[in-house]
Amino acid sequence: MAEQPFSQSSTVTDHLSRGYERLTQLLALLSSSPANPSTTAPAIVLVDKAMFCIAAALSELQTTSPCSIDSPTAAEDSRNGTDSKKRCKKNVQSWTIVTSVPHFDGHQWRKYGQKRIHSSEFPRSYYKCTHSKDQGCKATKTIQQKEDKISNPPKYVVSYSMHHTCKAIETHEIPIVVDSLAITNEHSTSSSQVASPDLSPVLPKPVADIEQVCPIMDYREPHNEANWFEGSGIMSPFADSDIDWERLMS
DNA sequence: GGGATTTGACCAAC
DNA sequence: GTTGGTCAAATCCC
Repeated sequence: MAEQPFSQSSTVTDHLSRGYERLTQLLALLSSSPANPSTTAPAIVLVDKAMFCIAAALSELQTTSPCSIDSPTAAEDSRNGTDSKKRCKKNVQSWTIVTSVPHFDGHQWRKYGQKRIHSSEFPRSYYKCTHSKDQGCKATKTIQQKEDKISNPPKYVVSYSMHHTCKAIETHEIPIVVDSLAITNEHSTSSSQVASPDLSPVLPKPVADIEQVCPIMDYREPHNEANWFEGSGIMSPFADSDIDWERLMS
């Protein structure tokens, strides 16, 4: 894909979106790296902060033209008594990215709905932060596969609303790797209750939060070693996907 | 049994 | 009236 100059806001958004996606992938690499945690953890924090900044920028750009980007989830404003089912989110932080790894963004999500969208071949899945109940985190996201059949791996439009306010639960349990297989692996139906072909949830277990800005998942020491790169020294949650890592790195 | 997902119904925005 | 977002009961899986 040829890089283009920033000629218009949509292009800026596109670049930011791709930057965000690549940061998620970098986060995956950092998180899965067996390198010294004392250096990896601060790097993860920095990446997460960078993602936060890009998300804020995307939010700023995209809120200038509300509903222009396939308006996603409704904000959860029920606490203050306002409408909780606004189709077009006004005054709500939201941003949209296009990615091939829609599930891996370092947070835990719980699926709460799925709908077929008019004039769209693929259903849209709705996710809330896992901590929406226990910590009142208002972050939500929707995932919908793009109708771009030539894309390999398939691309997904991921729309986020609200930043996370939750903190990862402190635990000493060994975290697990994100199962990104479902994203690109032929719409596997082997996992539990996969009705939607491609949007099966991916829920890493929480680990100790590294910083307060945003909780960060730690994916070191996966429970499924078969998914990890062998010989490269890098454990990747995308190992079974069709992601062209060399191209991504270019 | 508990937690996560599915799915139809309900409701608000358009 | 149509469409999209959320809820909640039913269901499934570990």
